Amino acid sequence: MPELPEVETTRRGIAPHLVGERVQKLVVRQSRLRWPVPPELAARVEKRRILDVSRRAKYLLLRNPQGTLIIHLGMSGSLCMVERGTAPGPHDHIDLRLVNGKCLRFTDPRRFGAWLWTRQPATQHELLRNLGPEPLEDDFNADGLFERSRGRRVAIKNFLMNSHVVAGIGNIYANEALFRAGIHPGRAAGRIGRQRIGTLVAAIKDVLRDSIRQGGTTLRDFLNGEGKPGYFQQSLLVYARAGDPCTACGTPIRETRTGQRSTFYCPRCQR
DNA sequence: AGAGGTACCTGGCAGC
DNA sequence: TGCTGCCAGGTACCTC
Repeated sequence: MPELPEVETTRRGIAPHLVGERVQKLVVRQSRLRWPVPPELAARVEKRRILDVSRRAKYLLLRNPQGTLIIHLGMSGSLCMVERGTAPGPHDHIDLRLVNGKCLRFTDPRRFGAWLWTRQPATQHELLRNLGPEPLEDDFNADGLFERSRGRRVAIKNFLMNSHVVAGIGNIYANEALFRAGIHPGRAAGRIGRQRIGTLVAAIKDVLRDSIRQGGTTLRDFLNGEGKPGYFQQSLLVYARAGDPCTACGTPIRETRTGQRSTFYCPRCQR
């Protein structure tokens, strides 16, 4: 489900309800997620105050004085604030109950998500340690991506979706950024010139910022921390638009698939 | 080392 | 109506 804009939207939705609040109880109804929820997690978070809610790549980080709760939404996960006592549905796997009566509820039908614990700083955790730069930060730039891509024969779209190259870009925004930059998704990463890499970096930053501004993309089931959908899906220019006319030239948008992922592009505008 | 495929899991939907 | 097969926003891990 969620890529960086959806995770950031979630963070902004839940943070005001969590920061400074004390956890009363962690209720785990289903511990079999991507990795088993650590049995000691409850003892690590209960009775402690949440100091801040941050994000690295698609990981949400809830820090307390002892360490950090790392949450990943996987493909179908979402977080929502509910009132205590709200009856859980079949996929509401975890509740983080606060002393103030509110409750952070984790829903994840496919169970690809994760709830993990680490002693701070979280960036040292093995899942986060080797991630590429944050795409909206200054250390993600044309020079860096140009250097990193030299000699790489992998398709630029797959290259962008590699979290060790740049963090947080999934299938939707890889497609959208490449369209905005006029680059064919199958082009070898190492065969794109410096100038076009610069255009691509700017397109990535633009599309992510635009999406965050609209609360992310809701295709099927993404809801923000308040249970509301995003609106960026109406701004998608190629994703899920196979056969529809290109917004720039009218050529039908083409769909191909590599591995299990769909790729959408305009055969005329993207070279 | 790099590239490509597989696995994890469930729900929704098209097609028969 | 009901079954089957395929599709989905992620990513670690496996093999070649």
